[in-house]
Amino acid sequence: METRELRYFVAVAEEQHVGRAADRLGMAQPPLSRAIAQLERRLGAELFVRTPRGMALTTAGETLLREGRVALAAVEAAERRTRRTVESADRPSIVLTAKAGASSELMAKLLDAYAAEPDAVAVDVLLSAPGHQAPMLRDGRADVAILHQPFDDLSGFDTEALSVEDQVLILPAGHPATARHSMSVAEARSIPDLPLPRWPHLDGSYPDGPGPELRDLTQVLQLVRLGRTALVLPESAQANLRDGLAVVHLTDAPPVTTVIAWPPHSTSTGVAGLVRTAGRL
Amino acid sequence: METRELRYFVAVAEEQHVGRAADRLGMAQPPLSRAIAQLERRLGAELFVRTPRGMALTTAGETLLREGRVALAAVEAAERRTRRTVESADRPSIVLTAKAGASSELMAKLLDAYAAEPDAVAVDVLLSAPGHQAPMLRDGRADVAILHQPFDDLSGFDTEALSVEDQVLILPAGHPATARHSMSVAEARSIPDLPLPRWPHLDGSYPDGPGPELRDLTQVLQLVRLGRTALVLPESAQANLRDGLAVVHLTDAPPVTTVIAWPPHSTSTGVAGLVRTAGRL
DNA sequence: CTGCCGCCATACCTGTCCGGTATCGGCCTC
DNA sequence: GAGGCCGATACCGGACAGGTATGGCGGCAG
Repeated sequence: METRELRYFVAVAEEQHVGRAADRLGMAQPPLSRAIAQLERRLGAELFVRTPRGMALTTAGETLLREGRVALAAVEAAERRTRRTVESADRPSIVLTAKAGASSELMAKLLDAYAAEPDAVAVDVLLSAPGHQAPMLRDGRADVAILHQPFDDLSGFDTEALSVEDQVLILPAGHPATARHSMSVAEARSIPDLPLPRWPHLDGSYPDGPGPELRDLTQVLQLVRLGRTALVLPESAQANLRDGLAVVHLTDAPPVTTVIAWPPHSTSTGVAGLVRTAGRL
Repeated sequence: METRELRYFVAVAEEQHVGRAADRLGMAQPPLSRAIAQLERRLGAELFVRTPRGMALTTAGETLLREGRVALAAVEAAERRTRRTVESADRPSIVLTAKAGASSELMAKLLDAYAAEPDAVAVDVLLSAPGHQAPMLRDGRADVAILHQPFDDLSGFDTEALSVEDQVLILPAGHPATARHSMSVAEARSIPDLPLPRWPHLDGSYPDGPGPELRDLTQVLQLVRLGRTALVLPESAQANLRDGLAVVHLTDAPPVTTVIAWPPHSTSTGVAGLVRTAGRL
């Protein structure tokens, strides 16, 4: 199986529509149809059922989508890491990716401590939306990542835990619910006039629901102050809060573990040094 | 990058010789030369230095070999698992791989216990040479594996430990060293008339050294009885020993952890059931 | 020092197959 | 029942993979 075929398949599987997938791939529809049919013949597997509305994945197709995505990421990682080996041959550097906005305190401490190491190399920090860090590590855009259990998928990485913290509910100051010292997540969800915001999926789309679409944390905090929404955050985020907000402890929210993660078999001394430094914090 | 290019590159990197690699790939030498040159151009990286003896990997080449192997295994896994999804659609089954010869007691217990489960599926057992289990899990030839720390590379798998045991030295009965109750690995290595056997690499070749080449465990045990070699084994292997052998405890050999491992994101209920059963043993 | 050998690169040709346009056939909708 | 949407088929041209023949270059033996 060639990566080209795999890319075609993933596009069709994601769009559930040959025409749109062809569009996305920058090619015409017929060759894509043919490529999919040929892939099915070669694999001896029906990957899609053709419906009047488009293409729906079969069980075999779901398997190929799941496994194919990690395979494609691995190929991309091989390519990118090879390129970077050349680019950074003279000036070694590593790419660290982390969630934009959060854990800035931890990051600052880590970067400072690492920069003081004798064999430190340059660290390029790549901040991005929540949930994008693990994919970046998987496809080679990053060399190390700060990830968060249980939100990120850590499978396939070597990791080292850095901290564990509980989550709290952020409310508008003066809201009746602030009278409570603690509550359950179910209770927090069902406060009638404060729907929790919706986080974007990896593709940028949002789930259905009443809450506001969360794009920028400070803007959402402003919405909280205005009494339009509430927010569940790790405790450490409290440090950055300004006036107009109240905090209620959550009894049954899962604790958040912050970890540093890197691809196995990494030979980078920079990555090793950064991990060692992180472990000493 | 296409998987074809990657396969070509890996062949050349392993053979360090374009002609032999072309041979292995069943093609002529010139197109392979050209494909490698083209790959280097597209990656913007010198992958090999051309020597009068053949091709030697550069640093970038080593990166691509390491990462490319796991990428190729992932692509193969995607293909194989998709095929198996179809084949075993009517009669679900899973492939369990384990080291031939060892842990037979554990395996028997596990398979018996699992077969007694209400939702058990058929288990095809795939016995193979030591060290081959992890690759089989990586490229989709197996769905679950019994692996051994620290010998197998567990990276990228989900695992659950089943047992931990120390290693012991197996000697010919009556050998002077049997007077000792325990010794270090270094001492065991330096018993003058008993060189330890050599284990094969993954490709079937053997490291240099004085000891006999280990192919079949029972044959090597015969060699031990004849006073020609000694052997380091996990304790549990003692159960299968016959007469003519003596056991000395090793003080500093690393303990061997037997684990059950499976690929992350596995959706197989059979794998889940087997893992659950193993955890209860 | 020279000729030969081993190894990779280049030149050139051929066939395959990828991708494009045009069009068909089925199904749902209005 | 007509039109629209969607995937499949037919057919064509060009790019490129792979084959054979040969060149270039360094090492080594005589």
